[in-house]
Amino acid sequence: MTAHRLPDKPTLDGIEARWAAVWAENGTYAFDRSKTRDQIFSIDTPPPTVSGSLHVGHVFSYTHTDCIARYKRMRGFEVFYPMGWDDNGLPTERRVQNYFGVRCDPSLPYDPDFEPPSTPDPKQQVPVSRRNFVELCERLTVEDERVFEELWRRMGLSVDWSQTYQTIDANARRASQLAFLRNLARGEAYQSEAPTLWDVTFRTAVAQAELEDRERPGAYHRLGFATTVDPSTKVFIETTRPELLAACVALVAHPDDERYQPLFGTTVTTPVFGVEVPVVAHALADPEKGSGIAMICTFGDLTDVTWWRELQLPTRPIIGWDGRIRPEVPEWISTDTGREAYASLAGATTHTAKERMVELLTQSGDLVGEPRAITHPVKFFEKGDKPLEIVTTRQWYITNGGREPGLRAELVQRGRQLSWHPPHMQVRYENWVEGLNGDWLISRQRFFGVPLPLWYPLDESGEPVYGSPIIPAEDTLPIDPSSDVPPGYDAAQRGAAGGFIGDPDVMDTWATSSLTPQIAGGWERDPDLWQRVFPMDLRPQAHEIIRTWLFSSVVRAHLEDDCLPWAHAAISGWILDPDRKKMSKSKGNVVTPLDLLDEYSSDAVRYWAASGRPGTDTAFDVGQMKIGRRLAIKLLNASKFTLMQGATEDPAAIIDPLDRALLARLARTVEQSTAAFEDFNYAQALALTETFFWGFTDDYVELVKDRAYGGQGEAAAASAKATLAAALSTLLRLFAPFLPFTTEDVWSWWQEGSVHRSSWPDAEQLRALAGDADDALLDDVSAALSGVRKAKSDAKASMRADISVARVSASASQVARLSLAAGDLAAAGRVAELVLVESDGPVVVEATLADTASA
RNA sequence: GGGCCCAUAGCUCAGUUGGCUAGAGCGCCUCCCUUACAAGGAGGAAGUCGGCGGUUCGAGCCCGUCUGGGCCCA
Repeated sequence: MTAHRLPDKPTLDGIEARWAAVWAENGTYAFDRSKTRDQIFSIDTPPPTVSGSLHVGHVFSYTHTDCIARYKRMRGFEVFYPMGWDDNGLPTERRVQNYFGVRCDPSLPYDPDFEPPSTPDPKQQVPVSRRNFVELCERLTVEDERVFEELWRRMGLSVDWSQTYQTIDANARRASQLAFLRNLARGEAYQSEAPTLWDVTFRTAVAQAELEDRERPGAYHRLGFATTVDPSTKVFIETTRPELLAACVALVAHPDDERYQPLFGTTVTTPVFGVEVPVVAHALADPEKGSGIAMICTFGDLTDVTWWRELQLPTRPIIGWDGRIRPEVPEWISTDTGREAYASLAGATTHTAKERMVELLTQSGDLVGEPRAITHPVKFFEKGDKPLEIVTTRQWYITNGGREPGLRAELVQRGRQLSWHPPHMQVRYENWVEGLNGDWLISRQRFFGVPLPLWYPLDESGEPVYGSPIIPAEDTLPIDPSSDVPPGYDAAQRGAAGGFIGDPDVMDTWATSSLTPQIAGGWERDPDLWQRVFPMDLRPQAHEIIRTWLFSSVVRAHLEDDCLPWAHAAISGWILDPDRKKMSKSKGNVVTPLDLLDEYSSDAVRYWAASGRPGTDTAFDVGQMKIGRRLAIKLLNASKFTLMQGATEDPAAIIDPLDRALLARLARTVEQSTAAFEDFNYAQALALTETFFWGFTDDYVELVKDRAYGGQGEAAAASAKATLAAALSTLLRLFAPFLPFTTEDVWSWWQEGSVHRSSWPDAEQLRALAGDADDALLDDVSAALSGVRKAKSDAKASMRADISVARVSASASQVARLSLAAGDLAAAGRVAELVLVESDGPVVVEATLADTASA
């Protein structure tokens, strides 16, 4: 009966290291690729940024995914659960630069023997080729990945660690380039010379998804434009950007605005520069804003771009890629004073140019009154700290529905086909897709990243022929056009007239991240794996990147495979600090997870994480971790006690009504917990199991203690022992997704194999054991036992104190049920004489304590 | 300005398709050193369910509106 391997003193200490090692050795979470698509549950894991540091937010959301992975595994699915490392992009680029004291210069050739300086000087960065830079990146991220992996293992993520990938490695570069070439071949990727949002600090184009508005102070400047018909009559506009006056191509007012209708079709002259521009009408001009008439410049903001495009206005750019006023005086300014004025602005930053322009306008008398200070939203690159400019450049785009209603409708439809958890997150997707106002700009003027896999022929004068890019063969990918030579050319022709030149740009990091299902799933690399895991089942991620990661992934799968990349999207919330602010490094309120794991144990921290409902922001709360720790310790002790009582699996022995009532209740718990998990609501599944568990230890185990020891005969004891075994086995499996270490530890005391490869509890089986038992009996007995305890507590007596007589009054049906468990109740309460009386009310207990003389 | 989410005990949160007296844990108070567990156990106090109005036999839940937070997008 005690064949169990029970520890003397169960403990959580060292439990993580012990089981992490066993799982690794036994390949407990290894993916068995012999399974077919319908037997597999595949997860598109969010790759964490390796150069970033880990915080509890990671622990939080990755735990959610792991709980689901573990549940699905126990449901018999083979879980494909790879882990990626995001080492592509600006954070890694900066880290590599600072760490090694180098910078990427794609024009340099690869140096196979390169070694970074032994004492890096951030001010004297050594230029290296892109390939060398990527190698250094890989060298550095190996260390980051090791730290991450260690933490994930420690936390018990049931990831198959042989299935890892990076977003800058050769496989990811190849997939990104291949997908791009496929887009290109189908006409979904195209290049365009167009006004582009431009960050002057990073000197790169920025996509719509990377924008953010920030409130900035500004000022309306009221300027007078002389009408051509009558130069003594002036039209007054109000602008926040007087420095762009030289780039003015028209004035615009609303077509219905009676104040300006007479001017439509006429021209006016710009102050200071004396350039003649037309007055035009467009519905986007807001009669309420400023004076109701505005100047259109190329380009001050996105509305200027719309006007310029729809009204077919000329392009008169004056801002260069460095964010400064272009040095050469433009040809459209013909007056001497105008040219002189421009020359005084040339080379100035927009800030300085604005000051000088105001002086010029003041001198000429065209500035009316004092500038009127306002606060208005200004567009920024989310990682930048200077306002974006709009410059005209040649860029690559991928269609995403932003310019094509048909495709947009299809993508909205994809969003509706996706199963969202929680459902309201779908709205965010739909709002984003419907608000797109352009295609996806994927080229970036950075050095580190996945290069666009293209070269351009150079004509006889050495100018690139962008219209006929040279495309590499698919089997040569990945390539770096800055060092690889296109087919039919030799290296000496690089940059020479009649030769070729590589596209200098890299792709947006989302152009790679949008392909994580493809990268991890073996798209065009391992067709056998691919057909077993794609489309994937689950994409877990946070809500703020629905517009980026989720949307761009949907775009790629839709264009490439005409399907959704996954069936379900589980959106996790954020971690808030106790003041309900989002945790972030800049706020200095970040908590390091390792200390928490040390202090409370992994299962305890997982418990806290799993208590946060899907999609709900959750306060960081060590209190919840303490509860988790208490739960885990309780599970160890209760399990030990249960097994000490001789828990034995013997379904046929279960005959006692209380035992059957317990199993009936447990069957219901299993049913509800399963339903919750099927709805990705791990938090509810945990709460249900936890509630059952506390009732089990506090009441049921106490009630059957005497019976299990044989106080009521052999058969009654056997029934209790069999029930304890069935309940414990079920409970361990219900808890396994949340408390993988504790449950595995207990499982090993009396079962073979891993609890994590055991089957999820079956409610029907339990119900069969319960027969027709009414689980209301549990509530009645608990209420009665509570009453007995209260009597002792009120008398300030020990719970071991004897009761001479307890009179329990309850309704007829309750009395009928209570009589079925009277023996257990009397024993657990140490009641000498138990009297059941019928009444109308709820269960009421009057108990008389025995003489305490003997105590 | 548009959209979405949230507001329940001092704190953190549950609360199914509306249905008896609104729940849990923490904290608090009282008691119990009991042979699974003192990093424990038993018992107890504690809420005008943000305000107002409506639908209904009945509203924490549905509708409207207001207030206060948060997020996404213009």
